[in-house]
Amino acid sequence: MLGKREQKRADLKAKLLAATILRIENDGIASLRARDLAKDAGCALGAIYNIYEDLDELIFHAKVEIFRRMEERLADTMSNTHDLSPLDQMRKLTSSYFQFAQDNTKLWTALFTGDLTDQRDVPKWYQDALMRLMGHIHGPLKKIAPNTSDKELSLQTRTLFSAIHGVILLSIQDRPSGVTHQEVEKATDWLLESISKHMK
Amino acid sequence: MLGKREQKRADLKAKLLAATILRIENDGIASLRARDLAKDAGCALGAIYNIYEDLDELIFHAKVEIFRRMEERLADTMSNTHDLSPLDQMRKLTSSYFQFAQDNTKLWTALFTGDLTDQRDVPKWYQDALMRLMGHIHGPLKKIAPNTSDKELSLQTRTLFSAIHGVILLSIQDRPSGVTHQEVEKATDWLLESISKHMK
DNA sequence: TGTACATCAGTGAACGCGCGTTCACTGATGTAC
DNA sequence: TGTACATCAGTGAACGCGCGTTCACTGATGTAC
Repeated sequence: MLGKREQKRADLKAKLLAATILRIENDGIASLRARDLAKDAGCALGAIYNIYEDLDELIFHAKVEIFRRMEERLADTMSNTHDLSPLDQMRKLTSSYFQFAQDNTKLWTALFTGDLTDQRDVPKWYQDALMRLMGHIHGPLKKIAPNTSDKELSLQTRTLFSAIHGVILLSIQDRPSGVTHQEVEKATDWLLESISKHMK
Repeated sequence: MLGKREQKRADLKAKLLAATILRIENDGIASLRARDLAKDAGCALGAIYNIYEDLDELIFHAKVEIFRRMEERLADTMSNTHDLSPLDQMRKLTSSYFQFAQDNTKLWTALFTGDLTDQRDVPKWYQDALMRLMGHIHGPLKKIAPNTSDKELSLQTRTLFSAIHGVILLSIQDRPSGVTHQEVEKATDWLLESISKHMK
């Protein structure tokens, strides 16, 4: 069992992280303020700096947690889909990705804000999580065209992800050059069908 | 002819705009500082506010100019391409779009930074420019599938733009989930071919 | 268990800096005659 | 053309605010005996 010190420290750490994510979802990552977080977490301003090196480190941990939540949701969606066609699997993944973005607009946006190079340690977990995400696309593509080389397939996987991400991004940002929220499913379906037909 | 006052005013206005664009390309739009711009343009800090309402207005005009340059380049690329196949036309547009993004990374990035709603007047020129840009895609698609309804075609145009934009965006941002600069052409070709084949 | 001391998290006022914007003043340009 | 006055752009020090971070102090928790 943890001592009271470590317990309280862990509690506050969790409270700060939760407060950060809540603030990001409500106001966007650009509006984060140390004073707000301290107030939300019920601690003094200085307490933040006992637990985290600086605000950037806290924000970094928040991004990790957001990414983890998204990945969890996608993995959940894709479990027990072995009986679906490759096309339907990709449809499901796309739909889940869009749902997450729509349900958590500002969290999702925060994931893609700022350089990756501004992060601390080019973390292993990120590479792993990304691999799992890409695997959800790679698998179905491989089933559609089993003879494609690994290199080719890797390129196609990233291309398809980028394309669908682009459709969802411009839609979420309400750009006139993008598609409306209502159109996203039709748009991504059209892309997925085109590509799967082309690969056969 | 302009009086000396108006002449100098116009000169300074142009100098400030040029300085802004130069700074954006070198340091990124987030690093713009009023003091730097005044120094670059050879005027006092306060002079900026004689000409522009505030920094946001100056930045807004810079964005307009950047968009104008991009559109000019795309229109230039697409002039005299009537003899090309629709697929080749779209290839050319994509290539030119990517080139612009690659040659002017931070200018291009600046175009997609910040809300559109933070802008002043939802400007008509923007709608017009966007229409022309979309027209470069809409035209070829219409040739490939002349019987598609306008509504459908509009959706496909925006979808295709979003997809290609996504590929280029993640590439420019060096995301591991995107494709490398070397792969962009292959990636977008693959998308364009899939889609044009699918539409026939 | 109790006591004395040590450690370390919590506190929040204060620091320091950056930066957009203002404003009283100066001097160049424009106008009237 | 020249003179007197009016106008307005140019100047840059100063203002004001926001905000991340620090630090001397307090008090709770841990440890030794």
